[in-house]
Amino acid sequence: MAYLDRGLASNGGHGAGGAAFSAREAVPFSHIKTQRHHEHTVLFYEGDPADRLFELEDGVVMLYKLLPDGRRQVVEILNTGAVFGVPGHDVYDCSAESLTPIRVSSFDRREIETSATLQKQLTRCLMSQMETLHDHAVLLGRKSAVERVATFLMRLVPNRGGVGCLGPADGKPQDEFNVTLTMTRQEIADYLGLTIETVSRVISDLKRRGFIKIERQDHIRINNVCGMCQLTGAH
Amino acid sequence: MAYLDRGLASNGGHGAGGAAFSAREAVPFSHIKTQRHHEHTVLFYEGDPADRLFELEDGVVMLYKLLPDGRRQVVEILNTGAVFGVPGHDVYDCSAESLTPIRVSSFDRREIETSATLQKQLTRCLMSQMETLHDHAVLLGRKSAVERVATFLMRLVPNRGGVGCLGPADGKPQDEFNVTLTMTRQEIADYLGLTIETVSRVISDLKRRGFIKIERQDHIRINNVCGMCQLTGAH
DNA sequence: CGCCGTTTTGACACTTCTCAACTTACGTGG
DNA sequence: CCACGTAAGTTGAGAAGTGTCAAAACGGCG
Repeated sequence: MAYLDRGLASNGGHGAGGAAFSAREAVPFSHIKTQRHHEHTVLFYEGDPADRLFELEDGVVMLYKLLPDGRRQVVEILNTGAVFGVPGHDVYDCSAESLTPIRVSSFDRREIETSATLQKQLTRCLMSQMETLHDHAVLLGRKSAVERVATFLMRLVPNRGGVGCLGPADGKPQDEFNVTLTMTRQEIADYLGLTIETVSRVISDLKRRGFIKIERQDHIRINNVCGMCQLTGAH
Repeated sequence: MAYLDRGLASNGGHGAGGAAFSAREAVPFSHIKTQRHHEHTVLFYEGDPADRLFELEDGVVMLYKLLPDGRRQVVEILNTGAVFGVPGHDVYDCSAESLTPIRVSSFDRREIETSATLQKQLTRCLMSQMETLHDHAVLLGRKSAVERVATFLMRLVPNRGGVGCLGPADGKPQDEFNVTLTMTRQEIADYLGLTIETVSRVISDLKRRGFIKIERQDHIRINNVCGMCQLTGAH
């Protein structure tokens, strides 16, 4: 939802079940497959031949890259509606792994050339992902550890933290919110360009200062949404 | 050239003068403008209405984002053939500024919808930019200051440092190379997520260790391309 | 209940940033 | 053509933030 819907004229949410490409014209001999996977399933590895393009119909997927010495950077977190496995050249430039149980459909990459509808949807999706990547470059290049974690948590609050964050002065519609993490501390660290210890320390610190409450490891209540927003560095 | 050509079947370089979209069908009433600008001209600011899409026909452009307190992150460096001003939603998500004298053409954003050729070219360009952004996320999130600067310099060496770097074991085709910088130290720092002082210190250090020679501020000779490649962290 | 993987905490090291001073490069005008 | 002024770049010393390594605490599951 997050990606494909952005920039679209509002069409009342996500339509029938999240498969944004499902309404396209029938393509003879198109090899469209829909698959289900458990969490922590690797869909493809960086360097694999990039013959198929994926659309995430449900669940969360992360894309990551590795340096030869083992350092990892998670480059994107994808939600329902996102397209991935996009072939910049002939091999995938990063690995894809599910963070939750997922449902994905996949196409032969050549279908991009043939289907105008597919093309159009793909373009729209890529444009949104590009913006997300720009934001993330700011996070990685210029934000402190606290700002990174606060930004990460705020992105999980609807209408806050993302591209279209409304800012602090929207009449405090809700001042607390529960977020559910689909990522481990290590995955969060690799996404935010930090170590697991730093992520843990920042979360403990936010807890100590009363901004959040850890209901469970993967279940955090934000007590002060507006206050947290101030910590992101974006306001 | 760098962006649009990647992933294309080799068609012998860049064709007629770099205008990748110039061969598209004629569009009635399309408002295509070609403009020239000096270096350090701002083409648009983050937050401006995103009504036009640009193609860089010649020169270098940087895209950057600012945080409210003035911290800047340069998110992309664009070369001939790149498309920018891509509308993820209704306003530009970053500012665009020329680093050299440039020639750009611009379109009404609605033409994306109408022209299939434009659409196709745009998709290809976005896919390449996406890969570059992924690489840059690794740089910003996981690389040391030396690795960042080495990576930056290596990207200026043809066939090295970029997505398709051949690695160190390709029979030392050239062990030295001259690169010309189009960016100031401050711009490099803001691109690499460092301070100007750190960039300066790293460059001085590389000089001291014999990897490079500073011919002029904006003209660096890499004495040991393979050695420099090792410093990037990618090998 | 006990084990194992994940997370948290602590102490310390190291890289990068900050602030300041100094040097170099470049353009203008005498 | 040289002197000067300003902007850009370099260098230094110390501070701050984050990383590293190690150990303890926690939580889920057999």
